[in-house]
Amino acid sequence: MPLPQTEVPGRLQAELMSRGLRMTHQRRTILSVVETAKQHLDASQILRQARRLDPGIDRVTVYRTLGLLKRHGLIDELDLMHMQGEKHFYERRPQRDHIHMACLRCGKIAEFESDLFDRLKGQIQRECRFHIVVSRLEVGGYCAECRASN
Amino acid sequence: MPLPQTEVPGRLQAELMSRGLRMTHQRRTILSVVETAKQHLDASQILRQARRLDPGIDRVTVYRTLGLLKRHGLIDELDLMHMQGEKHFYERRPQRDHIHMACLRCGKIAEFESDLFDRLKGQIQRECRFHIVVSRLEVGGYCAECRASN
DNA sequence: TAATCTATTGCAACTGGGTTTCAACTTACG
DNA sequence: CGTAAGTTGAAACCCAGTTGCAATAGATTA
Ligand SMILES: [Mn+2]
Ligand SMILES: [Mn+2]
Ligand SMILES: [Zn+2]
Ligand SMILES: [Zn+2]
Repeated sequence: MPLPQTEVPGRLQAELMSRGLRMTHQRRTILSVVETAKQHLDASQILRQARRLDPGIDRVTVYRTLGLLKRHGLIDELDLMHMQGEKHFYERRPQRDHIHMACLRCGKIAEFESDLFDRLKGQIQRECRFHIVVSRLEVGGYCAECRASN
Repeated sequence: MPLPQTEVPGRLQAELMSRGLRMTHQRRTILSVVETAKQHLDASQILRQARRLDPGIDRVTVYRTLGLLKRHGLIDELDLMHMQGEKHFYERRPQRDHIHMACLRCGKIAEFESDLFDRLKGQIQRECRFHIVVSRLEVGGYCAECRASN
C-alpha cells in the first residue's frame, strides 16, 4: 500500500474520481507526487519520486497518467525554454494562470501573476473570437541577481 | 550554385555576415528558405525545401544552422502546443512580438499582435527586474469557425 | 462475496526529433 | 595562390515519449 489510508484523497484524485475514472494504486501515487511537488518536475523526476512510494511503477504509467491529467485540464505542461534537453515540466493547474521566467544564466525559474496577463487573454478571446483552453507565457532572459553579478 | 547571384543577400544573411560568420552555400540556402517561408516550418520541412535548392544538404546542417540563428536571436522557436509530436517550428524574429493561437480542433495557427502584450512584457522587466531576451505566448483553444461548426 | 467485464498496467520493442563524432572539405584572408 | 580555422555530411548515437500486447486489477452486478 503506497499511501496510508489516512491520507486525504487530494484535489487531483477527487477531481478524477468525480469524472468517473478508475482510481488505481499507481494513479494515486503519481497524483500525490504531482500534488505535493514544491517545484516543476519533469516526467523522470515524477517517476523517481513515485517509485519511492511504489517501486513497481513503470515510466509508461507516468506518461499515461500525465496525458490523462493534461486531457482533463488538471495540469499544465511547460517547456521552461528547453534549457536542458527537450523534456517537459508539469505543475498543477493553478486557480489563476501565471507567467514563467527562466534565467538563461543561472537556470532559475520565477513565476509572476499579472492583471495585464488576464486582460490580454480576455482581449484575445474577444477580438480574435478564440476560446482559450490553455495558455502558456514563458520568457527567457536574465534575472536581477545575474545581471548584478556580471 | 543553389541561388542565382542576382539574389539580394537577404536580411538574415546580411545579419550573420555582419557578425563575422562564414557564409557557406548551405547556410545561404537554409537562410533563404527560412526567410521566404509563408508559414511556420519545422526542421524537416526546412530540410525538404532546402534540398530542392541544394540536394546534397544534410539534416544535421539544418539543425546546426537553426541553432546558430537561435543563438543570435534571429529566429524564434515555437512549440505550437505540440499538437502533433514533439517537433518545433521556426520563424524569423519579427520587429514586434506576436501571440500564437493554435486551434485544438482544426489545427490552424493564428497570430495576434497586442499592445497589452507589449505592456505586459514591460511590466515583467520593471517589476521582476528581469531582462527579457525571448518571449513566447502560445494559447490553445477553439477558433471561431470550429466553435460555430460544432 | 464471487463472477464478470473492461480499463489499466508493465514489459519490450519501437519511433522520431535532435546530437555527437570525425575525417574531408570550404571559406576567408593575407 | 597557400594557409588555418570553421563547416560539412555520413553514420552512429541519444533519449523523451509512444505503441502493441498479454496479464492484471478496478468497478459493477448478482
Ligand atoms: Mn517543447
Ligand atoms: Mn508567427
Ligand atoms: Zn539568473
Ligand atoms: Zn479551428
